[in-house]
Amino acid sequence: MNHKIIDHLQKIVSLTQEEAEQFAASFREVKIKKRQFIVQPNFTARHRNYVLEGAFRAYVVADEGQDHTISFAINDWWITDYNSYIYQKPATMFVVALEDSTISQIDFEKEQALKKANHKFETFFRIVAERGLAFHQRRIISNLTQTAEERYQHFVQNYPHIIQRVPQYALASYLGMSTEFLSRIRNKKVPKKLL
Amino acid sequence: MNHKIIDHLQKIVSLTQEEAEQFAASFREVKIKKRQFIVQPNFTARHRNYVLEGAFRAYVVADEGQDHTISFAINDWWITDYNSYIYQKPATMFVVALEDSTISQIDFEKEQALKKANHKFETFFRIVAERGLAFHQRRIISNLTQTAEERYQHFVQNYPHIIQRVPQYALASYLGMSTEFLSRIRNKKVPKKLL
DNA sequence: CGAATTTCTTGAACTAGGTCATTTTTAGTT
DNA sequence: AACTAAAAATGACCTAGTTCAAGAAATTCG
Repeated sequence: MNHKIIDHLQKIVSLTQEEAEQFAASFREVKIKKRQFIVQPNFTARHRNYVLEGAFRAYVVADEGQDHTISFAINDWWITDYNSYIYQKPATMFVVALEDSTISQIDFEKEQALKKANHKFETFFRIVAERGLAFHQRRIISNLTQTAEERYQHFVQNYPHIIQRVPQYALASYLGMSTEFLSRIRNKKVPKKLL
Repeated sequence: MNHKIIDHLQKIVSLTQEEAEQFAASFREVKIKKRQFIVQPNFTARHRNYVLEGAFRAYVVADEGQDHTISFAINDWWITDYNSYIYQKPATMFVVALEDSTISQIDFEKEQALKKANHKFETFFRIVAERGLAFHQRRIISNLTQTAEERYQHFVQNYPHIIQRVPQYALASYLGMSTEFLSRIRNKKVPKKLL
């Protein structure tokens, strides 16, 4: 039961059989339908969610109404509104299923209990946070240094499997450009200057 | 000795006298002159640095030569190239002192040893990483949803003390705009349309 | 299957912010 | 105090990416 999340855990820290079971027992498997929300603004995000199967998108809606994708998560990634989850304060993001999905979720209190109970679980969550931090820092660098087209090409190189599964408008807003502009990048393969 | 870093630590986890001393003993106080680098591209960042007094800037230099500020750190903040430090691979960033400064640094191996030795230290670094992650996520949201002027105003509101201490070109590149544009935002207080 | 809804594409006009070049101001250095 | 170097300001022009509008494809679902 819950073997995927245990595989993930074991790749980071090595555990006894009991420990693995204790960890898995704190999670609950939930099926989520396409277009269903698992996090919504003004409600506190009570879970950390591990995607077993499916795809999700986290986004915020700006004052003017356009939405901006903050992150994607497909199989074997974590997703939630971290500012809401770690500080247990109201969320500002939506997290929605892009496909019918299955997730494994732990709630905040149980996670705290796990970390308190066993040094290894603490280590696990520390490493997950550090990697997330490093990932976000790379993204900030990319946003600051690259053009829209470069960011897109970079994404294609690094996450070809995600491209197949997310709508283009969501990808465009993740990359910080308009849907129309991404469409042009993808289609207009003839450089303007060649005419 | 090293009381500032212990104060910081004690705000996050509570420790015995011995534990506090053990933690502090892994750090070394170093004086850094203005314009001196503590991290450079192609060298692996071997330390996590806590700023006791002074100011630093982390930045990357893009292909075309302009530099982009990734983060600032003044008193009581941490700074390093996290992608380099946590994975112990060559850095892509520079970290330079903006003033004559004093830092308290721990090296990678000692940090690993601390985390291994005591659950509380592991908890401390986990919390530091989580907060950093949440901070970066807020910055990504700000970059995606706000205009240059809004980002500047937001920064003024949240970090007025930092503004005083960093050069304007560094702030501009942190906020993702050109020096000239930030200069215009600051000075041209008369809206264009009023003429 | 066929209608309805979403998503994607394309053109044309527009603008936020960038680039370049020059000058002014500020801060270091001897 | 004078000299130098670095940082900030300002004007003129430019462009990457946006916005708006409307049609074409692709999905969804009864």
